[in-house]
Amino acid sequence: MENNALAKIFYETAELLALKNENPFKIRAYQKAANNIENLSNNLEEIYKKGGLPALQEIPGIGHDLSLKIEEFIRTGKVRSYKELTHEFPKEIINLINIPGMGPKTALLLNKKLKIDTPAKLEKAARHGLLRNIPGFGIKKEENILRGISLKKRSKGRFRLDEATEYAELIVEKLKKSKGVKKILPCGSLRRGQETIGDLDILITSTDPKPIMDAFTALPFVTNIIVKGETKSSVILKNGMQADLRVVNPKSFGAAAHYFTGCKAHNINIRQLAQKNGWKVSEYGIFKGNKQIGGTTEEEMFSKFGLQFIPPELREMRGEFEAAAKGKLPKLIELSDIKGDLHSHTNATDGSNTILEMAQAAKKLGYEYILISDHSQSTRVARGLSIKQCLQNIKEIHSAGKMISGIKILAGAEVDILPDGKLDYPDEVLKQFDLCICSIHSNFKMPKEKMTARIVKAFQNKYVHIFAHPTGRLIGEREPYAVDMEQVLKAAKKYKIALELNAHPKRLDLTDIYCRRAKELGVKVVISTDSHRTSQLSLMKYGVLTARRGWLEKHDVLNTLPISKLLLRLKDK
DNA sequence: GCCGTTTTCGGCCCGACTGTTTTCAGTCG
Repeated sequence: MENNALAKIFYETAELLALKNENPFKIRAYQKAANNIENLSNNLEEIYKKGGLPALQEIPGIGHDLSLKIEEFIRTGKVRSYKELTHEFPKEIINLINIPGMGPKTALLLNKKLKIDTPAKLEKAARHGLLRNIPGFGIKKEENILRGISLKKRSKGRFRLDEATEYAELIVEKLKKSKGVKKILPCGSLRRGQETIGDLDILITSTDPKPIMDAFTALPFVTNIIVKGETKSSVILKNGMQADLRVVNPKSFGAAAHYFTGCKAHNINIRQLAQKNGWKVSEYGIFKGNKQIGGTTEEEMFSKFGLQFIPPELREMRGEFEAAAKGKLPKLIELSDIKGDLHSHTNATDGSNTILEMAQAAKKLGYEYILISDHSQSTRVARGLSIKQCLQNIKEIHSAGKMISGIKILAGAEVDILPDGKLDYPDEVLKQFDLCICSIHSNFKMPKEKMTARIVKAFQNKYVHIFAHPTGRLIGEREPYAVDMEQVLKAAKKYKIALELNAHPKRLDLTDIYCRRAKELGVKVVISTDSHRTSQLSLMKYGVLTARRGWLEKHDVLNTLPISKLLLRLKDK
């Protein structure tokens, strides 16, 4: 049973309860529970098997009632109360709520008055001017709804971290020159390093917001202005992404940065802590009565509550408050800790650069080593190397090594795990590599048990050291293959295989949640870029962000080690 | 529906913006 399947049921329950005009706090309880379930690093079914209902109730936001629903879902695959709710409403009505500008109240009203229950019917009614006659509606609201529908149609949903980062940098570059801008900081899920970004949140401090708002909404790559107020504006960029700008007074910088970074549940928690102290927290600061007692710096947003500073990547309500209160937050890995890249391709297969060029680029980044790991023979699309070519390639890696100083070029390969779990080269070849990566490039559609067994079998080969992009997903393009990651992680521990966190922003595989589980189980991680050209070596930063989200520290990641220790660790079988 | 070193009942984050409201509801983050 997947945690996310149940999280989705709880999220939808919340939406349906909102349509019923239920107690808003009950609705929030469902949302909170769904959010916490999504963020769990282990499987609900395993938790239940081990500890039953009491174990489920130890999960924050899960009490008596919800634990019973989880139990029901584990046993039957269904939640009856949810099923019953869905029968009370037309099937597509949730799609109405998800149109920007529409909410449960509006959806329900339109359903009652005009029998609208699908986005298509809503669009038709709005085009025919039928909405403006309803009490509380007018021409503008009608136009807004039409705009929301077209926005929804054009929106590609979420954006990759690298694309969002590039736009954020562009906006910062353009706006930092505007008159009166003191500080400018991209916040939101981008700052938390989430793998995909819904919209950009940019924070600026200034005492004169108006001209900054004007400059923002007039940026050349802005296609629509959604709202434009005194201190807050929202626009659509030409790639379809929404960007929000907030301008606050410099004395509120810390509180605003904290607030706009989120996540939402994390913010609510800080505000509740404030209440307990008789204070109030908003994006403008920490207040005792009308007096601001903190929030000029972001550090104060934690120190005032007796907490360690919580880095943005940890602000996901995954136990960061408990750890910060005890002074037990991890000292997160940093980009500067990385001493080498352990996954790279050259023009021997599907890369663009030579061995030497890749090594020179890695040296420029200050690395001590780089592993050249071209594809093995079965990966024909990538022009994988035959045994003969592979042996030749090892020689060429060694001779390239003699032509450069200050960096060690390691000879390796990214060897396919064949459908039966055997490796794509015989042991006599494998043993000649300094380090060997294995990974899946074919037969993605195997049943879960077979795929898991395939991977675990490969781990038993003593010449294999690293398992690359462990779930095979491509963000927004390809789902992960069916695989029991808990078993894979445990096998990695048993056979001393390091799991790769592939830093390419379209992979980020391991995910943050699996990184954390790996750490809990004592499985070592390597962060590599899988570069196919020299410029991609700089994608390492996205891998490090994901590792930080997974609470990883320097000692959890093997390519923070100097070369001698690295080889000792990986070859210790 | 959850939660508790003030509480097992009575709370539950806080503010901006918009439209149509004559004092505020709905939506969003």
